[in-house]
Amino acid sequence: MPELPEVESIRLGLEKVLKNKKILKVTVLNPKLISSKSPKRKANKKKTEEFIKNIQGKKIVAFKRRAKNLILELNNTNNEAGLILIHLKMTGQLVFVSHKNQKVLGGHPILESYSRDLPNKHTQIILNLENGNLFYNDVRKFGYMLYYKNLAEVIQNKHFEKLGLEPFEKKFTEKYLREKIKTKNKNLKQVLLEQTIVVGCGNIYTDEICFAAKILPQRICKTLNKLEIKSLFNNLKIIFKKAIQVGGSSVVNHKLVDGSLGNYARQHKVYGQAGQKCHTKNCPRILEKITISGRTTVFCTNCQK
DNA sequence: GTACTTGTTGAACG
DNA sequence: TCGTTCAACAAGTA
Repeated sequence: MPELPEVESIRLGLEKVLKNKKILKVTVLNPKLISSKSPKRKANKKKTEEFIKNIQGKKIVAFKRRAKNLILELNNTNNEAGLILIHLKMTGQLVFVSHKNQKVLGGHPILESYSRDLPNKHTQIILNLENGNLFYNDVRKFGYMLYYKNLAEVIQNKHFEKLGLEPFEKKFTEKYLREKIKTKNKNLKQVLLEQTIVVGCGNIYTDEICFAAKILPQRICKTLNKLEIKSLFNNLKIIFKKAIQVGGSSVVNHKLVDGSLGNYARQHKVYGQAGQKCHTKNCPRILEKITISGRTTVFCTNCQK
């Protein structure tokens, strides 16, 4: 499940091979993914034609990220700009295969579809570039690849507009987090998942960050004291930073793959470990599981308060 | 066969 | 008009 570190790793891995490359041809195998963000979206022939017309022939001039969204900035010789907004949701995967048959991939770690010939049954969209082909694969087809004229058009989307700060931007400070959090009458997990204060936390990293910060995810935000918020702030940054470093190896050159991919190597301390003994040294407690905001939540009642 | 999983959207509420 | 809650989307895995 790509959360911020995975998405950033994809960006880092693909930026080099995609930048300043022209999109020669676009193949939309699943028109739903380019039609809209809505879960109930329908395939639309006209939209597909427009999508192709709008990006074919343009050059990728920048590859950026905002929260868990990837943004390919485009331009052409007539100076007509545009951008492609990509969200991988739970199971999206981007794979670039160069003309020399070198692979760079990132996103959902499915070994099978990674190693299988491309395109395969999970391939939804293909961009043929000057130096190779970019495949968008998505098992559950929740993701999207949308064309926009400019960033202002993207921001018109209410949810996008309400996105909080990036964890690594300068404006994201301990004081900012404290000011925002101390008024919230909701539990910490819910608030982190909302993306409205700080972006990037999904179900997995939220539990990991709460564990590292020694705070129970069900705690009501306004009951957190200064020291706890400091711990939350520090650990959020530490965990994302570490994960990006490790996640960097999830974007691999195919020639280096020895069967064990880096993105599996993520060291989860609580996620998916309910019922097991807490990983903290000398802690005898068994990790507990509850549901918060409809999502599985795992924690240690001894290590987290 | 059935339950469970995921991030975001938008409908439905108060 | 606003905030909040929750089903929906799809398909693989246990």
